[in-house]
Order: sequence, then structure tokens, then C-alpha cells
Amino acid sequence: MAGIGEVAKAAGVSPAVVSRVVNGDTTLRIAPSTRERVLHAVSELQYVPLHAARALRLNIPSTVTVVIPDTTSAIYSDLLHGIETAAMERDLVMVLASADAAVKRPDWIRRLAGEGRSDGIIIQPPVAMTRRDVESLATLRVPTVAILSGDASWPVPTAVLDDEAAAAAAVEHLVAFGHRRIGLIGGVRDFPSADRRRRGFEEAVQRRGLPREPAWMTDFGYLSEDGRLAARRIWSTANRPTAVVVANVNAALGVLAELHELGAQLPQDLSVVAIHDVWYADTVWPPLNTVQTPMAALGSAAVGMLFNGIQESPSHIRVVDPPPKVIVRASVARLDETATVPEEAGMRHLG
Amino acid sequence: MAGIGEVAKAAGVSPAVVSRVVNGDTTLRIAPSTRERVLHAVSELQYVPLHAARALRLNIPSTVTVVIPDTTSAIYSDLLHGIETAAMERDLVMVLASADAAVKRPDWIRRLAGEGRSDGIIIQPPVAMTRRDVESLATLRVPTVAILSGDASWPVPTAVLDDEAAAAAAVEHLVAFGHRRIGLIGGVRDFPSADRRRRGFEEAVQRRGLPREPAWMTDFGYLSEDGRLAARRIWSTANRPTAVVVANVNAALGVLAELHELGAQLPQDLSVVAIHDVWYADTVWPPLNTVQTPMAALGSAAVGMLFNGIQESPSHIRVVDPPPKVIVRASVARLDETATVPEEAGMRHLG
DNA sequence: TTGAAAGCGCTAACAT
DNA sequence: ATGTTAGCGCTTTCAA
Repeated sequence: MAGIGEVAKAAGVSPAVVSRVVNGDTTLRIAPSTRERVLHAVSELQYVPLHAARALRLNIPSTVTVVIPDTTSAIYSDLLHGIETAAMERDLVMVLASADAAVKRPDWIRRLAGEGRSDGIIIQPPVAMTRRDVESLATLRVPTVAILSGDASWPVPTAVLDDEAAAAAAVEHLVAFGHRRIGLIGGVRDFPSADRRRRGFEEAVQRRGLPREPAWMTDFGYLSEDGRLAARRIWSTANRPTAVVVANVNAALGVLAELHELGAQLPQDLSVVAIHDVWYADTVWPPLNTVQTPMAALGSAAVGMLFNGIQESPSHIRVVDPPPKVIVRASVARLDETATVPEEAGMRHLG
Repeated sequence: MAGIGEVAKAAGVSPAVVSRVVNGDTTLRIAPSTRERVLHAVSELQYVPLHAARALRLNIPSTVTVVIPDTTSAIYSDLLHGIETAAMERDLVMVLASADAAVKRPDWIRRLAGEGRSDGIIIQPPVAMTRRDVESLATLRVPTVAILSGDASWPVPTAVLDDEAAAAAAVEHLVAFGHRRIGLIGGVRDFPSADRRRRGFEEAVQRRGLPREPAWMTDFGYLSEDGRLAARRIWSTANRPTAVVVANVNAALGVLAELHELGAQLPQDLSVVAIHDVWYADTVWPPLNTVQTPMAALGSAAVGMLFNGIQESPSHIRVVDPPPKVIVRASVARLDETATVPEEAGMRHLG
């Protein structure tokens, strides 16, 4: 409630002095006693500068907005930490908005971010979002970067993971455990990150000279229910794979649940490894092997793209460091009789 | 980039007219052709009013900030939807902040909310937050309501669930399935919501005349790891219960995982029902029985407390509607030999 | 070492 | 039917 004027009056100085003291103006020459009085009045009246007024006067970025399909998905846990840390370093406030709202009310992102409330937007376009929708983001007068699911051809700058490497790491992990008949439970077609994971999978399979079987590959999506569908499909094929790579950990949970209901013995009947690590991966049964992806680094990079100044920011980056890391739990069976490949060899040459 | 002045110039009118057209001033009498020109200029220049300037000029609430310990916990999924829906009805933007930040930088909440960026705060005080911290929230010049874990004695307004009823519903559910030897895997002591669930549990046990056994009750906390600890403790007691109520679904995941590792057959060896429903409750094995709590209603109520005007807002409310609902899946075994209580009777008189 | 004054972009009361 | 003006709270030359 207290404004700078009241503080000034209480301290017996002008508003200008209060402003300079509060903002720690180093060029300011001031009598220690005066400074004291000001500081005292500030804490007495609990003065906090009104952001709207500063924002109007100065033109300093202060807020980064992140829009993700589901704020309460553990998948984004590391991502958000990465963004928040990078934002704090730049003294920016991170604000989170669910894409739900954006979908229900198409004007919502504009409302949230297009009124100068935000100085940068980090968005993962939900599956439902068309290229046109993305394009319209570019018309917001706010720097925007799309994450996770775009590619270099997009009309806005993008930052993505090395999805090929993640999928390849999953395949190599299975190979190291002796598997050769490997399927893919993938994301939907024409969704860039899903396409990349599929490509990484196929290249790794080919490189290893593994058998390829169309019936072992599905593309229902990233959700738990999608995983259930895929599990039923693959379980019912005549000539099952011994293992599957699941493109998303949430889908993998559905896969495990459905396989249980189908009466499968896990991991003997089917081994599972999923992309992305989340805290509850070790609470399911069997505890799920995952490929940990550099989500925190991605978040940090996205913040950098927005606020590092134009010249240093390419319009498309792929975060390759740290490389994907396999977390071994208990959802992959060791197939000793076929284990011709030494475990080490599997992981090395991925780069 | 384009300001109201440029739009005015482009349309050949004064800024005042633009303002009134844009804001849909109903009292405004204007020539259709003029309005047309204004609208055209607005869309041509992609004019969006600068929020900071409006906020400075008007004094209209526009933002509600919610602070929760972990933004990426599915527990809060319904809560956030409830808040968001209620906020949208009032044309408020919902902004999410993690308590992580608040803990790392104690001034962060002030920064976020004390600068007038927020017109209302909904916070779940994390376990680490002392009563003094909560008290200091009251000194922010922003209306604040604490949710989920407070009680009527707190220095800020609070909105909580009917935790007693939720715990009682869990007990009644187990009784209806024939259980009599029932334990509680509770939250930490002196955490209000945990204390209430414990009380609800104990009252229900007493009401039903069930055996009480201190070794069947633990109080490690709400997290998965806490659940693991509790599961080991209870599994190793000489005279085990046949079922446990777990005060939090995340802890329950830990319980299930640990029991598996201990070699337990579920649910035959131990039945489990947890408070709060989340999407992945049906992806674990066995699919977890839960008590669904009215989180969305709670969120909605909290928004109401903040923005409904003082007279209608008591400083403490308990959301009792809809009542807790048991979601039956497969983690509770039916004990037919002891099933003396008709299933229906169990749920009725809870109110 | 401090103060006075202008102005950031917008809206509302008051002209015309 | 439209324009003029003042001012929201703050920062920053520029002056004293």
C-alpha cells in the first residue's frame, strides 16, 4: 500500500533519493545518516516498489513464461528446475501456464504473454497445436522458443533433445542384455520428437543388424492409455519381440499395467525400456529401466536463447550434453543364451 | 511495440477513442465508420494494450499466484484445474510458482507477489515452512490463503479438505472388504493435514471396534521414500495387519514397490488403500485403490475466498462437498471369512 | 549531497 | 461524436 512518496515523506527526503537507495545506485553520494533514515522508513512501512510502475518506466525483462501441455507431469520436473535456475541467475521470475487454458481459450497466451507481462516464452506445443498456431506465436511481440517437439524448419526458434541418441541408447542397452528381437512403442506420426526417436531406433537396429518387423512397431502416442493399446497389439502378435523401447515413460507405465492384466511375466516375457526418467519409475513393478535425457540442460539452453542477445542465439539447437544415460532397474531381462555382444561395446560409439 | 498513440494516429483519432473502442465501452457513442477505422488500425498494427500501463492506471485484480511444493506432482492436477477454471471465470490469469524457489530464496515470494504482480496468493506451505514463515505471508500486502495443510488457528485464512472423512472412508472401505486388522501409514506429526487424517483413522477404528496396535501406525511422511520406510517397518512386525491406509498416494507407491522387493504377494499379504487419486494409480501393480478427494472444489473455494469480497469469506473453510469417494481397483483383497459387515453399511453414515 | 520535473502507456473525467 | 488533460508510481536526467 505504501508508495515511494510516503516513504520519502517519512524519511524527510525526496522520492528520488528513496528510489536510488532502494535500487542501490552506486554513483550515489549520500550522507550515512540520510541513508539510515531512508532504510528505516522502508522497513517500517514495508515498502516494496510496485512492479507495474517500474515495468512501465524501465524496459527491463523480468519474466519468463513457460507453457507446457500438462504442468503436473513429472516429465517436466527437471526441465522446470533447469529453467528456474537459469531464470534466477538472470533475476527473472518464472511463470508457469498450462496449455489446457491455451487450448480452451485461444486468446489466452496472448493475454498471458502478449501484453508485455512476459519478456520471453518457452512453449512445448501440444500435439493438438498446428503449425499455424505455432506461426501465430511469432506474431506475439515477445521472443518465443518452442521446445522438445519442433525442428529446424519451424517458424519459431526451437530447442530439442537429441532424440535419436536417446532411442539409440535404449536399443544398445537392450542389445547389451542380449536382446535381438526389439520393438518400438512410439509416439504419433508427424510429431517431430516422435519421428526422431523412431529414426534413432531404426538406425540403431540397422547398425546392429537386428531383425526388423513392422508388427513390432506402433505409434499410438505418449500417454499411458496409448501404451496400453500398444501393449495389447504387440502382445497379440504371433511372433513377439523379446523387448520393446517405449518412446515415453508415461506410455511405458501403461504398457506395464496392461501386460500385467494380460498375464505376462515381467520382465521374462517382455523387457521394457522407456525414454525419460521420472521419480515413480522405480515404484512400478518391475522397476522400470529408463533413458535419462538432459531436460535441465534443455531448459537452461532455452532461457539462454531468449535472453542472451541475438548474435549468440542460433534459431535451432539440439542439446547433446550431457548425453542420454541409461538407468538400469529391473524391467530388462538378461538373455544369456543370445548375449553375443559385450555389454560395454553397446554404449560406446554413440557419441 | 505499437502503442495506443500510433494506433490513434493511424486511425486519425485520439488515443481516448482507441482506448474506449478496445475496451468495449458501452456508453460510447461513435460513428460506425470511425469505429471501423480504429478496429482496422488495431489489427493492422497488432495492437495489444500494455499490461503494466493498465495495471498502473486501473487497480483491477488480474492475477492469482499459486505456490505449491512441487509443481510437477500429479496430486495437484485437479487442484490446479479447479483454480484455473475459477480464475478464468473472473478473468484472472493463473500463475504457478514452485516452493523450491521460495525456499532457496526467501525473498522470492515477496518478489513474485509483493510487487503487485499478483492480486491473490494460494499457497500450500511446504513441510519445511514454519509458522513464522506463514505469519510473514500475512505481511505481504496481498490477500493470501493457505491450503491443504493449515487449520483454523493459523495466522492466514485457510482452506482444507475434510481429511477426517477421507481417512474414515478408507477405513470403512477396508472394513467392507472384511478387514479388521488395519494399520496407518501416516504423514509427519504436527503437520495439520496428517494429524487430521490420523484422527479420522483412529475415530473410524474405534467406532468399528477394531483392534488398535501402535506398531501398525507410522508417521514418516508423504513421499515415496517415506512409504518404503513405513512398509519395511510394518512388514517386519510380528503380528502384521491385513491392510493399511496410506495417508498419501505417493507414499503408497513406495509402499507397493517396497513390498514387492520384500517378496510380498499383493494384495493377499497386505491390502493397501491410499488417500488422493492420481492418473498413475492404475498403472502400478496391483492397481491401487484410492480415496478421491475434492481437490478441484478446494481450488475453486480458495479462489472464492480471495476474490469474493470480504463479508462472504470466512477465514477458514473445510471443503466437504463432494464427499470423498473410494475408487476400487485391485489393491484390496476381500477377506470373505471375516466379512461380517455388509458392504453398503460401510459407506453410508459418513456424511 | 539532495531535489524538481518530465515522462513511461494507458484511461476517465471533463470539455467541446 | 470526439478531443484534452491529468495522473497512476516510479526512475532519471539535470539543476542546485
